[in-house]
Amino acid sequence: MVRWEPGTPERLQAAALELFATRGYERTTATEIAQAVGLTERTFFRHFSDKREVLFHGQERLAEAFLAGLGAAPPDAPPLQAVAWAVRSAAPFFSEERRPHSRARASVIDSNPALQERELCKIASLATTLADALRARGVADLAATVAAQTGMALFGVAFARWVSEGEERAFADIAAEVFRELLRLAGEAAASPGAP
Amino acid sequence: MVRWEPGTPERLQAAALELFATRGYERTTATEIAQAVGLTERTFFRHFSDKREVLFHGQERLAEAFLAGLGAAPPDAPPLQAVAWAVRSAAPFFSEERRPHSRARASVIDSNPALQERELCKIASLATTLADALRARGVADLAATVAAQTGMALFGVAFARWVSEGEERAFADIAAEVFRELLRLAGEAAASPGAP
DNA sequence: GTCTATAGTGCGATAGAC
DNA sequence: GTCTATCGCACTATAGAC
Repeated sequence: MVRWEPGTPERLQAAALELFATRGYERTTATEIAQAVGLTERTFFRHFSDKREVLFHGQERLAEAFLAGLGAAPPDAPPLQAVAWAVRSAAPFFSEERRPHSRARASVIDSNPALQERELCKIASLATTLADALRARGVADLAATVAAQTGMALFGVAFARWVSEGEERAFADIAAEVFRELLRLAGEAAASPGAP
Repeated sequence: MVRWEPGTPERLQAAALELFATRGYERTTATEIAQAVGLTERTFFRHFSDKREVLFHGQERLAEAFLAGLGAAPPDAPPLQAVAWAVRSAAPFFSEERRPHSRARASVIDSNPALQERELCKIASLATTLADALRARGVADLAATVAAQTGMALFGVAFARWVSEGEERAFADIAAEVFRELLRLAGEAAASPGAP
C-alpha cells in the first residue's frame, strides 16, 4: 500500500468536473473538491495555481501535439497550410471516446464566464506558441502572427462545433470544413471590388 | 454644489489606471482606488462587477462602432469585406490623441495575466456580436462565425501593433495591412498542393 | 499546515433629488 | 412619498505568505 494514490491532479480534475456539473462552478468550493478525493484545500492549491485551472490540466499535451504537427508539415508548406496541418494533427486528441467527456467539460465552461476567460487564454497562448514556431521555420513576423492567430480562431470554431449538441462528425472533418470556409471567404473578399 | 460628482466610473477608471501603472495591478486594492476619488470600496463594486472591469469601462462603444461600420458596408459586400469595413470604422476610436492612453492601459494589461484574460474575453464577445449581425444580414451560419472570429483575431493583431512601442502608423493603415496579409496567406494556401 | 489579506456579496441605513 | 448613489458592516472563499 502506498502513502498516497498516484494521479492526484487527475483525480482532483475528475471530482471537480462532477461537482461543477451538479452543483455549479461557483457553488463548489476548492475545499469540497479536495475532500471528495480525501485531500485538503491546501493540497488542491499546491497542484493548481487557481480554482479554474483544475479544468485545464493536461492541455500542455495539446500544445505539444500542435508543435509536432507543425514539425511534420512539409518545410515548404505555406504558413496557413502548416497551421492547418498542426490543427489536423490534434485530431487524435479529440477522439470519439473523449467526446462525452469534452462535452461535459464544455458545458461547465459554457455556463461560467470565468472559465470561458481561461479557455480563451489557453487558446491565445497556443496561438503565440504556434507563431513562435512559424518564425523559427523562417516565416516573416507578420505572416506568422496572422497565420497563427487566424488558425487558432478557426481551431476554436471547429472545437466548439465538435462538442456542440447533436454534432456527430469527426473533429478532423469539421476542422477541414472550417479551414476550407476561410479560404472560400478570403477568395470571395479578394475578388470583391472594395478589397483592402 | 452637487451632492455627488458626475462621471464616477470615469474617475475611478483614471485613478485605477494611474495606481496600476505605478504600484502594479495586484499591489493595488479596490479600496485604494475608491479612496483615491473619495469613495468607499463598496461603491467601487457597485460600479464594476469586479476589480478588472474598471479598465474596460466604455468598451460598449467599440461594439457599437463595429456594428455601425457593418451597417455602413454595402449590402452585397462579402462577409470578410464587411468585417474589414467594421474594423476600419473603429479607426476614429483609435486616434492619435488616444494612443498614449491606450499604450499605458496596454502596458498594465500586458503585465497581468488576469487582465489579459479579460481583454481576450472582450474581443471574443465582439466576435459573437459581429457574427450575429452578419447572420442578420443573411450570411450563412458557418460563414458568419468564421468571418467574425477571423476578423476579430485580425483586429487583435492590428490593435497590438498599434499600441506597440515605436509604432507610428495610424490604426487604419495597420488594420488594412493585416487584412491584406490574411488574403495573401489564404491565396497562397489555396494555391498550394496540399490545400484542404 | 496555519494565518491572513483581499475580492466580492448581501442586506440595511442614509441622504439628497424629484 | 419614490428613486438612486452612497456608506457600513458582516460574511465567505480564494489565494498567497509564513
